[in-house]
Amino acid sequence: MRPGLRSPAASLGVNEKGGADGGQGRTEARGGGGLRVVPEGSSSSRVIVHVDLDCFYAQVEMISNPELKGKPLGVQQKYLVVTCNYEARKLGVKKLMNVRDAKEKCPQLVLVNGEDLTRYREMSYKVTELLEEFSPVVERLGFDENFVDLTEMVEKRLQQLQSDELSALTGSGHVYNNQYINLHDIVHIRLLVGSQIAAEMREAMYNQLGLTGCAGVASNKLLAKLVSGIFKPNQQTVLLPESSQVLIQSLSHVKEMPGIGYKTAKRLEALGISSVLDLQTFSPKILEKELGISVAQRIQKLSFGEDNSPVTPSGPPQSFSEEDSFKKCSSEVEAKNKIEELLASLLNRVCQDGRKPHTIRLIIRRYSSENHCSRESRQCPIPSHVIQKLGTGNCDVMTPMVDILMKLFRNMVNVKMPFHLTLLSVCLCNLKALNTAKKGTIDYYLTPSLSTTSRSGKRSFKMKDSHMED
DNA sequence: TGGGGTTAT
DNA sequence: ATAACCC
Repeated sequence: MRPGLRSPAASLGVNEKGGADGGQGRTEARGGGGLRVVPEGSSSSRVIVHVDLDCFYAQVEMISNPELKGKPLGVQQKYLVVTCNYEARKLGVKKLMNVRDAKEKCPQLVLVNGEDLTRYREMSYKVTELLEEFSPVVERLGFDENFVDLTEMVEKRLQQLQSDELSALTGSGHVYNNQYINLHDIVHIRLLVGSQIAAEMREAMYNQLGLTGCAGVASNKLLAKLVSGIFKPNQQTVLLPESSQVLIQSLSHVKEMPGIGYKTAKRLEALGISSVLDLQTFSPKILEKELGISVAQRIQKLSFGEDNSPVTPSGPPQSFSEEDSFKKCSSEVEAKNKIEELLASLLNRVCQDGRKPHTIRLIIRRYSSENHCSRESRQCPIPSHVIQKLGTGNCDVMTPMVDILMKLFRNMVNVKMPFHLTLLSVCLCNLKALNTAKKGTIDYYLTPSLSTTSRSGKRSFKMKDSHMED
């Protein structure tokens, strides 16, 4: 059963060649309502979809353990319920709710620990890869959201369309603001075809991965993202341009605009700007002086629903990191143990990825009553002889890397003085495809992993543990 | 507030 | 190295 998923997309795909205009151009709306042919590429209007999985971590947990289905479920990290399924939401549990409060609100709440992100990360990339099959231009936003630029795909489908099929064209899912659809308007047509593709994407996600989610289709990322959240869960919505202003004006505060975060919202508040209309009508010059030209111009355009930022293909990750938060870490030995644990997991991940990190970073958070958000970091290059050992089996790569990390640690923390940390994080970044050693060069033949070593599958890096018996 | 990510300065 | 943004 799939509540909320709309009827399958009208079949558009496999028609004979030709299309309405013989493939030489596109039909475009004219004032009088008729269709005319315009040259390729004359329209700059894009079709973007934002795909947003429903309570992603909870869905992954319910797939792992189907007995959880139907019960109110929360995913716990430390003392927080970071997300929960809709059964739990009906009973008053909210995202990022304290475990105490959640249990009080909902005593039957089932909690699973979600501090290890491995399965979520893996499922997340399966979703992105599935979407990339539709069109390669997919941008990830967190683990549970993706943007896809459908412009080209829509164009291709329109070229396959017979002119008599145009009059019968239907979209899929909801139309925002219940707006009237004008089939003589090429922009409407393109967005409707986008909504059909969005429906196919959600269908594929469900059939192949067992995941449900929402989608929003619009002419840019901002609007696609805003409109995807209108009907939830497991539904989709298309925004036609005439309703853009209704959508953005429906936001009750500028902080709800993606791109305006906590800091900027505070600064806007200080200028007396709280509504979207306030931001639209505020003096651009003064805004530029207060926020800098870059932020000012960008967010003021956002307030009009304008967003020309491209969908940037995410590709493989730029960095791998693991972190752990805790009440208190106040000794070097304690820190070293935690750092070793973080690093061991990271080395397994980076080993499976195949690329090699050239930079390592250590991040800490110090205890403090105020400003609890701030972190400090130190980074350094990974020595080339260590890089080469990465992924090459039995060599102990832990020891040199832990040594580096502890040097970074002592650079940040004066271990001769009392300290109190609440978070440690290790990040491997500056990932490079291989060795950069080119074939035929001296380096190539001097690089053991390139010509001689056979690549075996996964190996795991064990933490050395003196208490462990063989 | 967790355990991640990204880009800009 | 930090600060801002996103989830």
